[in-house]
Amino acid sequence: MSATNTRVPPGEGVGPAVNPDDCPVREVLDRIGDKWSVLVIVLLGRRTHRYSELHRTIDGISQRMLTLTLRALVRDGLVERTAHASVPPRVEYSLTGLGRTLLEPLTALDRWAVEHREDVRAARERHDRERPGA
Amino acid sequence: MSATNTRVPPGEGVGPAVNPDDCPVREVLDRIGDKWSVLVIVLLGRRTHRYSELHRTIDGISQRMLTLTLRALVRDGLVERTAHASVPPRVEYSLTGLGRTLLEPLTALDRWAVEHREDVRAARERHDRERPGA
DNA sequence: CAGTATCCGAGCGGATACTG
DNA sequence: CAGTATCCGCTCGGATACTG
Repeated sequence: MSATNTRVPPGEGVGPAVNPDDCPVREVLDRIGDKWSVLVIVLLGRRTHRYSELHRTIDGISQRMLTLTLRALVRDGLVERTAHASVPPRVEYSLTGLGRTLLEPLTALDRWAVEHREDVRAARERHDRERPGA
Repeated sequence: MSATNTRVPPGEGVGPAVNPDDCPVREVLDRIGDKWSVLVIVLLGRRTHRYSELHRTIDGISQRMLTLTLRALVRDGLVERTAHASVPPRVEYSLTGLGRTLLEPLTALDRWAVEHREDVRAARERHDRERPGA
């Protein structure tokens, strides 16, 4: 992993300078590292959802944030919006091909999280015990 | 991928409710999804760095943010701080075993980013062309 | 060198009310 | 049903100055 400007064989090099604006990983995180995007992607990875389904299923999301999140994902080509002209309106969201490819690295991260969440919790607790003050 | 409270075989289930506070992936993102953590992890993944090295290498980071980022990573057990008592002081940061395990899923995400950044850029451009207004 | 302390502006996201 | 519009607090992070 490396910034584009300093692509180096892993483990090598002294690395000149790393820029957050030109680093692939950080670029993804800027898009899906927010509070809601991943949740939306995960749900759409299971199946197509209607707007109201997402709103009901994602606990605590506001209409505003759901709309903004979906808009950003659609804009980035990860999610597809399909409006069925009917009364009442019916709008469905699903992952695009591109969006589905993201599921794999996301799953890898999820596995890590599941496997190591307890380690992190323990490390944190130990740390806080040793440094009582804030 | 799924929220802990609704762990479901991928692609299955109607999924009751997904909570951002109880979802492994989001938990990781809450820790390393910020502006600087990944950059630090990546650099420490290459080799041990001194504080000043990180400060020089990571373009644009402030002392404040470098310190806060390192503190959080140490607290979570991903990074180890070693202070050599000498004058002038010499403090080295390196990944812990736990921190190194994170490198793998991060690399997966990096690969995705490199492989698809152009797709995203194109999708975005097309989208903006079709919807001229903000 | 390796931090800490303080101040402050920008924007992320919640709450609420309204609409095609 | 599927959104918009508006207001607003709070946190993230930058700038600057100071210290063991």
